[in-house]
Amino acid sequence: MQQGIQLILDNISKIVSLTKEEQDLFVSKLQYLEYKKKEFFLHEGQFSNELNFIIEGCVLVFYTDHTGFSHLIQFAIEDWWVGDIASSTHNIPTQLNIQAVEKTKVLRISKEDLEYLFEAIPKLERFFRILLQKRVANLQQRIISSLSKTATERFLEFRAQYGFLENRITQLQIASFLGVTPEFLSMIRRKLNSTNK
Amino acid sequence: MQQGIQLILDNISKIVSLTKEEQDLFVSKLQYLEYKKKEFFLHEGQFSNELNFIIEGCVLVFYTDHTGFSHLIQFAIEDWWVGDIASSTHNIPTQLNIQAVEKTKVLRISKEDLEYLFEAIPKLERFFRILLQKRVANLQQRIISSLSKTATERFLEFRAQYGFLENRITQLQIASFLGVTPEFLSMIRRKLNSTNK
DNA sequence: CGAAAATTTGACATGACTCAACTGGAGTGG
DNA sequence: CCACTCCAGTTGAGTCATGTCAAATTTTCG
Repeated sequence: MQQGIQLILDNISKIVSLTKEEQDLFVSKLQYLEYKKKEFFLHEGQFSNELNFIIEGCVLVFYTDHTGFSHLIQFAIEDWWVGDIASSTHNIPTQLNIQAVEKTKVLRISKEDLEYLFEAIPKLERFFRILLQKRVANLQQRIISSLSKTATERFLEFRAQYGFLENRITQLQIASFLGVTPEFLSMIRRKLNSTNK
Repeated sequence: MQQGIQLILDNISKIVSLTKEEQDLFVSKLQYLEYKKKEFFLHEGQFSNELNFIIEGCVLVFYTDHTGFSHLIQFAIEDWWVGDIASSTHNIPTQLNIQAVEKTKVLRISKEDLEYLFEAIPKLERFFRILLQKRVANLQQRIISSLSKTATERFLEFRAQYGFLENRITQLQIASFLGVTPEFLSMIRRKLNSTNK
């Protein structure tokens, strides 16, 4: 866990700088947790009241539609933040599932503690404001891609941006992220190999 | 303009409450602007350093791809905030265009002033943090729809959520928002009418 | 090693796009 | 107030991208 604390403080200090006291206060609110492979952080229908910082491992955030198909909204690996903002902002049960795909270690902070910390340390609120701005930019980019690009182009974009994930998650999950069937993704890969290899 | 000031203060007070002095300071940084129908707030390639609050009118935010097609990312009407977060967060030229579709009145605040205000009035930073959370929730929902729904379903969802816009913007723009061709949207509408009327 | 899951393949079906032609307002200028 | 143009919207035929289903193959992992 100790190295996790260092990781999270470094993560924050890339954007705002906290004093020693502020860091200690912040750290005092963190809870350390481990999840086994395939274990769930959050199931749809629950209320989400936490924010998680991944120290080690990898998690998927996905939505299951009425026909039972899963759609991958987001993934997160070490040094990333993950939570269901919609559920905790609006106080509604979540539509999302968050699941570990590997053994995963996280630091968790509750919504109440976070609100308390925002009062006590305004710089922390700034940190999350900036994090959210980046997330908005990222989601917007994804919408642009889904509106203007073909599946093959989206796959190449995925590789360029998240290539380091290609052997940590399955083709099925990549397909679900891109919004295509696994069969079709398989065909895309075959074509790319024969053309480009 | 006077009624615009009231509108923006009311908009903020739904989430945080400012003192009279804070309100005055905030208001002192606002710039009032009017745009004619079809006029641009922002052209792709420019740097975006402002945030706009619409007092009256309607604007579209769109992306133009390499083949010259436009894709509608977002629209905004009175009582909404609009700007290019990606460009101003990362200090990069924008990929987006923002254009008035009607005569539009806005209150604008520069990035510098906003940063100054965040220091002076932490509650204001909270306000924008919460606004961003809502935006993230909204964008995420749109991604869920684009991954899991058919064009017809997305059109019905658009109507349910943004029906009040249906006669302020064109079919072409709606098609571009949904990510389909105007021809195909026309067919969807015809089918819905014959089935459901 | 063997079972279950992931990936691939191929035949066929369909949602959505392209292109070209047509229709019907909404300006605009004379 | 008419004639003209222009652009949004519609239609239809043909095509392409992507999905469905079922089966074969490979990989993973207990």
